[in-house]
Amino acid sequence: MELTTEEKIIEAARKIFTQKGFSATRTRDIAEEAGINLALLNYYFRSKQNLFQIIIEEKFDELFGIINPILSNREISLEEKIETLVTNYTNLLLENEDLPFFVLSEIKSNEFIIKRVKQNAEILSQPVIESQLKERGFTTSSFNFIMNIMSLTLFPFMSKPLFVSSGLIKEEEFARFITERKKDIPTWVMNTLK
Amino acid sequence: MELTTEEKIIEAARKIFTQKGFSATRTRDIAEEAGINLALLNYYFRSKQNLFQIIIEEKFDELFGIINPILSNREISLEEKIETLVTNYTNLLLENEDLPFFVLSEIKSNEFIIKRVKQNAEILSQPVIESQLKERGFTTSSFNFIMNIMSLTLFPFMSKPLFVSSGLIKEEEFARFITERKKDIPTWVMNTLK
DNA sequence: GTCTATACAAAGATAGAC
DNA sequence: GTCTATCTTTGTATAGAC
Repeated sequence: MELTTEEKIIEAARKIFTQKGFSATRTRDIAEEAGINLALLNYYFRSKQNLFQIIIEEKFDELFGIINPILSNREISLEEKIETLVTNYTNLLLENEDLPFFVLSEIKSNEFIIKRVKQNAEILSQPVIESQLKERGFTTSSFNFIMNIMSLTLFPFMSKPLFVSSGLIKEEEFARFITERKKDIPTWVMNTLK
Repeated sequence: MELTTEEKIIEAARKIFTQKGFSATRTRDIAEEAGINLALLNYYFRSKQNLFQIIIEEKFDELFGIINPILSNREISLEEKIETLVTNYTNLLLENEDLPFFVLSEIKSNEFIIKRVKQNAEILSQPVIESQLKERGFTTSSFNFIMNIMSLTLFPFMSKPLFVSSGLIKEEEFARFITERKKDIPTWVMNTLK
């Protein structure tokens, strides 16, 4: 399977940007990783910023695109929602460990992404969750509900470098550790409801 | 109260580095923020990297210095440990919202910090916690225990920019939201034990 | 100790040949 | 479309006057 030059550049950009973030990434490194001349990068994308926007949009969708279709579906029970979200996220992040850190860090500084979050407002107020919680007699807010799922599921990936370098867990054990948590988190989240 | 030039530079560096991280920070901005000439920065600290090390060490200690004294103290019960950690962290982070993001992001790339984590190994294996869990008949690992406390306490601060720009929560409500969680998290964490 | 001026280096962007 | 060479800008470091 042959990649076009354009695809090779995007591929390389995806890899380096997600590892290092926008500022720490050098276009020269992307060119080298892609095996092309630096000038070509500019020929295809005009600027570092343009290339970056393609990647950050893509990654943003990867990370948050799975939330709303699940949460807003009235056919899915609370339990199933947690279960599905945790499973989907865990599987996704095991293949893309840098994803949450990358997206969350760029949201702080990327004007375009902030605008996009606002416009879509997909994650915005969750009336379905809110009513499902109410029906079950829970007074917990939907925001707390979402926050707890994401905290327990995403944070271990964001703190992995810390815990690996501290020796608390070994690189080889990490996937197994996460897989165990995947089974437990749904119960834990249900227990936060009151 | 008059600050010396050196203190003014550190003060400015602390502010800008923690907001933007190492790569995105320009020494010219630090100089401007400090109200001093760019050359003085180099006079006092020789390089951007040297200045940064001072800040990252300081912030690393701020974020992780409070863990071990609490966890390794056998006189403190599990319940008190969770309670104290959550309270201390919440209070600290309400005053330093960028702290966890800053420290965790630099751990990924900062050779010096990685070495320091290894050497101290303060967060490393927690025999005290391990035995306290065992005594109570819990089979949960100390790593899971620590991970859950930190997830539920730190993640909301790391994801704040996302949720604020999405409109799910307003800037003014955030502190209140966090303060509410502070009361709930200890119970939630106890419920993760089995 | 502090500043001005400037050198030096790195990184992004472009012109022009092929 | 692709490359080489080069320009421009910006960030880092230093020399030397006061």
